[in-house]
Amino acid sequence: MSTKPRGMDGVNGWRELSARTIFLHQAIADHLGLNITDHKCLDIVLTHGPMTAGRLAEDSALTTGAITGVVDRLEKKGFVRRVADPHDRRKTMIEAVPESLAEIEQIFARLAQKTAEITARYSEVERAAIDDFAHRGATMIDAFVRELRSKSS
Amino acid sequence: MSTKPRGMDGVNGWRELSARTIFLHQAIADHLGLNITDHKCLDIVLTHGPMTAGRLAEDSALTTGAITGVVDRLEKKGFVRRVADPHDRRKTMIEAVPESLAEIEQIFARLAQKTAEITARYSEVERAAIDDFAHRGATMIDAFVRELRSKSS
DNA sequence: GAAATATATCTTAGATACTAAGAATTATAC
DNA sequence: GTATAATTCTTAGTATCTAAGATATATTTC
Repeated sequence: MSTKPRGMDGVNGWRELSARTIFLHQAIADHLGLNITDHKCLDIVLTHGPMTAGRLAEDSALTTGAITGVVDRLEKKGFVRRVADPHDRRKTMIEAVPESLAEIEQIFARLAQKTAEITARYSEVERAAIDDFAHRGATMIDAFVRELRSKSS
Repeated sequence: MSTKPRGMDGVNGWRELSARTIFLHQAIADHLGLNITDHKCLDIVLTHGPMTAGRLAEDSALTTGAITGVVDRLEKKGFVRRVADPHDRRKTMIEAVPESLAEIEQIFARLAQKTAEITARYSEVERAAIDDFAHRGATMIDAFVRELRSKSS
């Protein structure tokens, strides 16, 4: 007997949603003309705000050498820029270029709108539960990822 | 002024959760000794059940040439096997090797358990809303991804 | 049923992006 | 001021992707 399709076991819809999320990020990256790594790094910079190249390397789990390439490409396309840190000239701060973000913002705005259309179906209490679940889920995954990494061979 | 951190705009927790999901998949892949592409493809095979190499190429948005490499590596590591389709000998069915999946199943079981711990906090009605949101969200993302791809340059 | 066309996967060549190690620059400690 | 540390970049080697075409099998047409 071959493996049964999963997806409906355990906690039902979440696994399905999480699989689609992967494809969504891929599709957004394609649409912006970025590879998946560069898009992930841009997303980290957008979420975190200006940060050093080294911090970006840590957060993305890439080497600093790889980050040099990532930032080169993102800078060439105008999404981020390098800014020298005046207090420590070894450091390079990476920051998003606001003028370049219109297309990304538009994508996320449309996503937010479509999500809002879905949540409009629910009561106040239900919406709060969904939001709470997302927060707790994010925290749980954070811990889980750290656990996985610590046990890594 | 630089770009504000996002994450709390629109529909609050979901964007946060979705960002962590990306890291989770990366961490699981690392833990299994797979690259992210191979892990994604394995996940597709597990979710979908046995499928042809060509179908896997479509679903993963890779070329058939890339899939040859993916399946070679997954097969070498014992996660999947190629089985000739008796009805059409051009086709190669890719199927998971059940005996190899203990570690993956364990990871997902632990994730499911931790998710269950979270959902235990909620009422029946709230749980239903969370589940419903996940399903509708998955469907919405599906449509969104197709829309993005169709508008691609 | 033979030839032409279509389909499915694999192979190859070239491009891209990663890691690991170390170089170059700047900061900190003694 | 010299030694050590920290930060980013560079380089060499490797892995994996795409695009194009080769190979094998199936289907259609005559």
